[in-house]
Amino acid sequence: MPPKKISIRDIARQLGVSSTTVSFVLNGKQKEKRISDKVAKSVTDLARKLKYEPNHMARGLRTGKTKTIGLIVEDISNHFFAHIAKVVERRALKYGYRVLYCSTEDNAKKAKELLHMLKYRQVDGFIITPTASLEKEISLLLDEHRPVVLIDRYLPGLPVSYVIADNFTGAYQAVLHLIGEGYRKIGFVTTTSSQMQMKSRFEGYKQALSDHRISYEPALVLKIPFSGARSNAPGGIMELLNKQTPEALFFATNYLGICGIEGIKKLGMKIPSSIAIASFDEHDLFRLHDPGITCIAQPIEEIARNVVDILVAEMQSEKSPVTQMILPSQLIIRGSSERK
Amino acid sequence: MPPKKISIRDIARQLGVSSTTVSFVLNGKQKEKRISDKVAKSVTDLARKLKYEPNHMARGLRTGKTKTIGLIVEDISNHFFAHIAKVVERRALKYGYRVLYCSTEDNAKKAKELLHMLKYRQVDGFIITPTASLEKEISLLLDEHRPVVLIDRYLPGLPVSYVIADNFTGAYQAVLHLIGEGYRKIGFVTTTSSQMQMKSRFEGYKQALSDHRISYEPALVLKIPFSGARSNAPGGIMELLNKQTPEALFFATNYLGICGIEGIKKLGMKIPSSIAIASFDEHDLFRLHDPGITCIAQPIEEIARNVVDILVAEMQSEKSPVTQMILPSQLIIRGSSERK
DNA sequence: CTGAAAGCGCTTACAG
DNA sequence: CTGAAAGCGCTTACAG
Repeated sequence: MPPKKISIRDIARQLGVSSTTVSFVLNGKQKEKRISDKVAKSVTDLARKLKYEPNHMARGLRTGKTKTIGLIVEDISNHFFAHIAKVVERRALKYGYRVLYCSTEDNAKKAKELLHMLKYRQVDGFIITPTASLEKEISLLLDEHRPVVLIDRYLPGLPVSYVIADNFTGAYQAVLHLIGEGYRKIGFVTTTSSQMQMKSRFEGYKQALSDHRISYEPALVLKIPFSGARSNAPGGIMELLNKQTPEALFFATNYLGICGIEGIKKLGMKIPSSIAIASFDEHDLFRLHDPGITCIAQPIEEIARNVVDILVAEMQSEKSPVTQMILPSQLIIRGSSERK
Repeated sequence: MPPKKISIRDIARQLGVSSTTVSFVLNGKQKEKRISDKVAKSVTDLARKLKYEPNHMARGLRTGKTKTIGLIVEDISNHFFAHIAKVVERRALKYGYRVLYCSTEDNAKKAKELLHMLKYRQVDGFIITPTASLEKEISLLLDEHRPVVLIDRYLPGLPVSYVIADNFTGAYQAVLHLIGEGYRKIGFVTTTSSQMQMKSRFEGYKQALSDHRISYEPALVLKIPFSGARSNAPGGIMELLNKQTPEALFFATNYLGICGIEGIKKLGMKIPSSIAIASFDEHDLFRLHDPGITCIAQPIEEIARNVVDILVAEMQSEKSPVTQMILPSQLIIRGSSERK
């Protein structure tokens, strides 16, 4: 007995009016279509009484709209993206949109499949954390005039909206802070990916060094692939520490920072006395670790709110203006970077 | 120029056959409907060439199926639920289902709205982390023969499938371990909610005490509301520590454990020398904190895999057998509970 | 102020 | 072995 679904026709028949009229009233077009108050009231009353629910599929088929946003993140189980997702969901709901989430795991093939899936599902708009080599697919979306906003990183050269944190300045500030504490031999742990957010963080690191006449040492930079990072990174970091004996390390993402702490712990080294550290992103671990971990906190709420607002604006207007927004990150100084 | 969508009729016309035939072939019913190989091949070839994509809405309208699962968690930004979501998504995809996530924030009103929303969206099945007083709505789903599987907690008395961790035994083991280390004045920090998973953990705590002739002290139990926990819990825990001076604390969830560490830190107390602790759930912070935090790890992968398998089975069979599964948790002993 | 009718793109019982 | 036709539940241009 799957629900005795009430349709517009049921209401129309019971009231002796046409389904057109019912549809108009139920869609708030009473004024516009000049339906009499009396008829309108009888329709809304009966609809309420019968607990009428529009059929989403039928409406979608007819209008081509699904009132659904596709959100493609890198990894929903990562603190940063999980928070983004939560705020996006809440914000989208305000505009009457639902969110279909998925994770790329930083895998271009998976990203393409997800994009395809979301198109097939006919989402009205896309929020995408792009992987590498996704330019063609994104261009295609733009050609088709589908609303798209990128998040966390952008694809240089593509005329597409995005909302990101100021990765360059964030990294620059963190490294500047380490230099200010007196460290000079500063290592950088990042991913193998050449995505923009990573590039900018890398540039910020190098710029801070060069602004203080510290020569850039490629041997102090460790690049770790996303896939398998959780298991491989701690070992790689241990090796870096042993071979290069840096005084301080800056980690380009929260999970790299977490892996770094793990590696440092395994070596029995002390933070900050034997190695000072700082990381991109905020995390409970960074906040409550002893000592606290200095970090660059991204404005998660602000990013998520803006990304939804921009997307909704694009979905509502015909011509989509391109909005590119870079939000400031915040340096949070804690014990892990103190000069002892 | 939103995509020049190819429909079944386009293919049929170009080939001079009926859309019926095209539909049969594309749905793999060639044999069953005895379509000639020649026709079938021409259809599949042309469909590929034109990059035919079925219209999801039209199919859904016709069949009443959306190939979508609704997943209602408590809080997608919580480590436990974020991981569950990730595994559920991956597993569901194997069966050709997409997942629509949402968070209740442990708010019954929001949960009801979400349920309503998902029904309206016509998801084919539901995975639900129920809030309090959701019995009526869940019963209704069952009456309508909608596939439902609960997760993390169940609703006593309702004939509905669920997959949960063995909360009682998990808590029992943790407290037993604390007792084994020589602690006797053991506090318990839980939520105000009377949901089953919390009840079971509470029972496990009490049982372990009573099995060792330690009298249960209500003053050692602190109950914190979910909403605002992040800001209120640390203070409450500090008060408990100051007033009752327990030797050890057991936290009923990961976020309570995290708040506990924060409170302990603020008081300048040392773990485990001034207060020993253990917590339900695993977390990066627990793993890498110094000392490590003893915890009860739930079998997240297993829970998520089973919940999808059970739901898919229910969606595929007419009569839904009720499957209730309780999976063992694992005690991970770390420095935070050591007797010094 | 209101209605008859077409059509969105599928699936499927029925007929031959 | 294949097709004509109905219908899922809406929305909307058109007509009056």
